[in-house]
Amino acid sequence: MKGNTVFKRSYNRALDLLAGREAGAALPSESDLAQALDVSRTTVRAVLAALGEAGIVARAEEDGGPARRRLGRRPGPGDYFPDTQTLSAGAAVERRFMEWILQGDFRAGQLLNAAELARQFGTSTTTIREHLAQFQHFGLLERRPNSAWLFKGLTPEFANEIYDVREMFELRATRSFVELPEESEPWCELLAIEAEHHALLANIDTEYPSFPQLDERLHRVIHETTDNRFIIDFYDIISTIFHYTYQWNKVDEKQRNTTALMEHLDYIEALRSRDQRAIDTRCRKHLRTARATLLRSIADGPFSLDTLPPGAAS
Amino acid sequence: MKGNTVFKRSYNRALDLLAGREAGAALPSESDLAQALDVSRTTVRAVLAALGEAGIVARAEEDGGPARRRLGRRPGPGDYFPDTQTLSAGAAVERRFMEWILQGDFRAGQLLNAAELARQFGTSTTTIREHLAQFQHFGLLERRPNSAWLFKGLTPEFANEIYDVREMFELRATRSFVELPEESEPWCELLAIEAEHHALLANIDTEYPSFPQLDERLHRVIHETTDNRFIIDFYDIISTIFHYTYQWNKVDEKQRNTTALMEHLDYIEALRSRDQRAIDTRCRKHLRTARATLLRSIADGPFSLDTLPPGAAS
DNA sequence: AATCTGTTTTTAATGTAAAAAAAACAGCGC
DNA sequence: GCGCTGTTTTTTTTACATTAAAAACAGATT
Repeated sequence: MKGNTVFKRSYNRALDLLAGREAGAALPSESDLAQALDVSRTTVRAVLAALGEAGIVARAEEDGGPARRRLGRRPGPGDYFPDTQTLSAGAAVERRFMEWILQGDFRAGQLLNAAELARQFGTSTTTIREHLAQFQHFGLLERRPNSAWLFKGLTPEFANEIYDVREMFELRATRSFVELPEESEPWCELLAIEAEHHALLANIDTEYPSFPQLDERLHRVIHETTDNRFIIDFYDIISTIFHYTYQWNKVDEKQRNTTALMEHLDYIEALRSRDQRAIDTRCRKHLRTARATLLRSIADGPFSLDTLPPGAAS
Repeated sequence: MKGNTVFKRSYNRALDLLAGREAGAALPSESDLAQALDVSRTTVRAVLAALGEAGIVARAEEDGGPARRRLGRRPGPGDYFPDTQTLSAGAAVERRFMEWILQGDFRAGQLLNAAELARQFGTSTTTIREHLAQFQHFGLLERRPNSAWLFKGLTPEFANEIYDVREMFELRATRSFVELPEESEPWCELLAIEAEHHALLANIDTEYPSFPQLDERLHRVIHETTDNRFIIDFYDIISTIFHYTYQWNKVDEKQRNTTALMEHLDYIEALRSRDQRAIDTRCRKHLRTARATLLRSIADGPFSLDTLPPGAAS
């Protein structure tokens, strides 16, 4: 009735924590583990019990005192739960739904029904309903009361609408960003991000796949200085959309990432100059490129799981 | 297991439709009624059956032919279901939740739990969960996974954040609005709205309570010209927030509405001049007033259901 | 007193079931 | 063939049940 994904995820993370220790070493207290794994002590106890079953932790029965736990054997790769089982039912629905969209399994204007999706995704209608509501927020679905859901499509209109708002919000965010003092936390983060840009460019041939994570950090640190929940929420939407499109659209990836890195450096330079005019120019230029990339992805879609050979783009 | 609010609402609306007819008149076909009431024929049939029970429609048993329905007696006020029963469980939760917020039953930072709310609101946790998610979208709630909901409060910060975004969006919307030709649908609507402003001002002493509906029409027609789902969605949030605050904050209502009407007329004049500079000035001025009104309401809160006597404001 | 573990109580996540509403199907009269 | 009503099938809405996880409680040891 309720999945135990929290348990499985915690179990795997506990194995990671224990991997570095010698056999026979005493374990941290339940409370400390709970804090380290970011779950309740109840879950920690379930994990420890399972680790006991697996022979990974043993209990030293000291007379009188509380039974301290010790590491029985080093955990191996076979001890882990498969990753597929560590996603909550809800998160799994989100992921699979996004995959279906990107692979073109739904057409724009198509009506989706919850019962059918529940069957296809192997969950209950309750879970489906709860999480389809999220995509309504994304502007990808529209709910028809007492009827089906309308898939509005990952269309060029969608890309343009999301980018029109993004541009307004990001330009506004630069205003609050440049007002912060040099020593403030976001500025330190900006400098760190800039350094990582140089490091990534130096090894672009092998490291280019780590660009998205850097992109996320840069734009997020800027957006978060607004302290405006609506702007930050909206960036969460953008972030999710990108997370998935980045994963599916592999065409020209290295070239695209290199261009974006250079534009980022120009943008960062403008921010450091605190010259509003320059900031607007560089920000707009970068967002224009990013918008074109998304539009291109959509036009080329449906996306493919296979990485196409270089030069295969239309 | 499922409320029959659609049935009750349709029943009441059917009574309205029938009220104007003579006893003995033939009824429209089931399909026509379904279309008129905007529900399925299944519901229409249930309504007709209930109307039959109540003696409001009678079936003329014509030999051979299909049994035509006729109006048995004119419906009276006692035939209606009470309005409280015509809201879907979900809509009822939204309404009650908003009432609780406005009356100060929740404090900012308070943790809410679904089970408790379900008990208080008299519904199931399923319904509560589904609809609390909406308020997350509003920025009023934050969901803690595997834990409670955090009420973030109808605070001055909330008002300022929502108005900062509103200002960006509405100014942007005026850009698309002024690009439309004079004969376009939104412009016709604008002229109609302007005329209604004058009409309302002429009878302000008695008509001022109908201002909110006019306010909604004006701002919505402007926002909708953007054709941007994110901007329009955001206006839906604003609209809901206002719908409830208008209902609860009755202090100085006539004066506030009069001021807003005058500002609207200035704003409309600027739009008609299509002078972007003037539009920005008037729009900003009006939104500044509206923001101050909301801030004042929040500062004075919790709101009261009683209309305070004139001059009782702090 | 603080910290640890064992136990009990609550609450959230999620599947299941039942009723209401929608949609599809079928026959009839014109 | 078209529109109408009667019937059957699907699907949505909503309550409820069950399990995982969190939180509160309680002794025991240092």
